[in-house]
Amino acid sequence: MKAITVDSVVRTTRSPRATQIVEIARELLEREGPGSLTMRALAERLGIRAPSIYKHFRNKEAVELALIESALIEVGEVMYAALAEPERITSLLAAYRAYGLEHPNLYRLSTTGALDRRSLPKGLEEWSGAPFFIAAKEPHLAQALWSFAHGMVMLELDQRYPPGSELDKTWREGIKAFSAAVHQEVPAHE
Amino acid sequence: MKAITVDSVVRTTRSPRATQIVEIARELLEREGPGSLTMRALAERLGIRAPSIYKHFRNKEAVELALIESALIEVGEVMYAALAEPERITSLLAAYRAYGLEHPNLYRLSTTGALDRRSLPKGLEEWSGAPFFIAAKEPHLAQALWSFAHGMVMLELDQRYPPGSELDKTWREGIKAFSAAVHQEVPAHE
DNA sequence: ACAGTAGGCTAACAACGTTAGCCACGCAAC
DNA sequence: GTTGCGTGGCTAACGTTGTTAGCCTACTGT
Repeated sequence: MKAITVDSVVRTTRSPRATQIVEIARELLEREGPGSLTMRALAERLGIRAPSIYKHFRNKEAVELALIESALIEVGEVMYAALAEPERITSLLAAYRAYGLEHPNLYRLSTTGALDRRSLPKGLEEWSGAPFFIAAKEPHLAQALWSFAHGMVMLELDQRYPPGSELDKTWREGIKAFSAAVHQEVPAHE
Repeated sequence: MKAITVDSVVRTTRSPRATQIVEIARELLEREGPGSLTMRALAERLGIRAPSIYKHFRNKEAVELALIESALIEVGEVMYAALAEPERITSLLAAYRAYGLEHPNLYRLSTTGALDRRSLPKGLEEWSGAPFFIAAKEPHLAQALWSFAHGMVMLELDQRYPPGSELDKTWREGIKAFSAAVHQEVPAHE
């Protein structure tokens, strides 16, 4: 859960060269898509050869894990910021959606497939997801809310909704349903 | 929307050999995972060489599309069946979840990444998703419900929930929220 | 002065999807 | 009956991918 301050998040420390590799990898992924994030293409942008990257990262997965780490930090940041506004759930999901749509390839990389938790900074994943628990108050409802948001973003990114769908309305309906559930969950104040 | 009868769905007609290829491909995918569904491995199980597969399918994507087609039909079937029971939304999502968990690799293949709609039987995708619209009554709420279910299944398959999460409860909370929304949507009967 | 490490390199490997080009069989038409 | 052609197999090969082995150079600490 940790404090809300962004700087409380532990970032992996990396050498200047390794940091640069991650930066370029991110540009490559975001601008050209996952199919273009190859060790050779990455090396070329760095002015070196592919095998040299292995002096800095164990393998490609390790580079991707560094990208995931930065995504978790960033999405956490925007979500904690959203919690400061009124209509918590609405602004939280708006921030989540916006991040996903602005960084489609990074979002997909970060949220699909198995994740090697042991290789992530301890507590990062938990910190990043905590805003849902803060907003929903009840843990299971929080996970359900996250699942809804994730499903929405993924299906929107993959263009799986019927053409012409009014997704703003879909988000609104989901938010309405969850907001009502949250209010019912805690019958007291707010 | 179409009729509820399963046989109203149009299946792509295929030669016996092509049908067999799809069958073996499915076994390979489901049993060994997506990384093992290679043209060479597929060919080996068929007793032929990889290039020969291209006499039956344009490329690997076409084989995968055939798998997606069968998945859409099957998940549609179990969902229409679920609609016949009381507690529509509960049984619908239970059926959806069960299908996803029983066919993790097929589910992932079918629901992630871009989908070439033009190459699918016309109306299949719509038919397959219609149960959500029937259950939720309001189209946007239906899409939200589907998104929730999809997000839940994906995150469960990818083991993205914190270890020890009680996912049954999470499903229940989501279902509760959406059920209430559906009842509020149509203030009249049921 | 010397050793060790950091960080580059080339060559190469296995596996992948895919294409080109060849060949054998079976069937229909003349 | 021979001809012709489509069907469905084959081998060889290409380009791309992640990755490893092994070498070399330059800087740094003792």
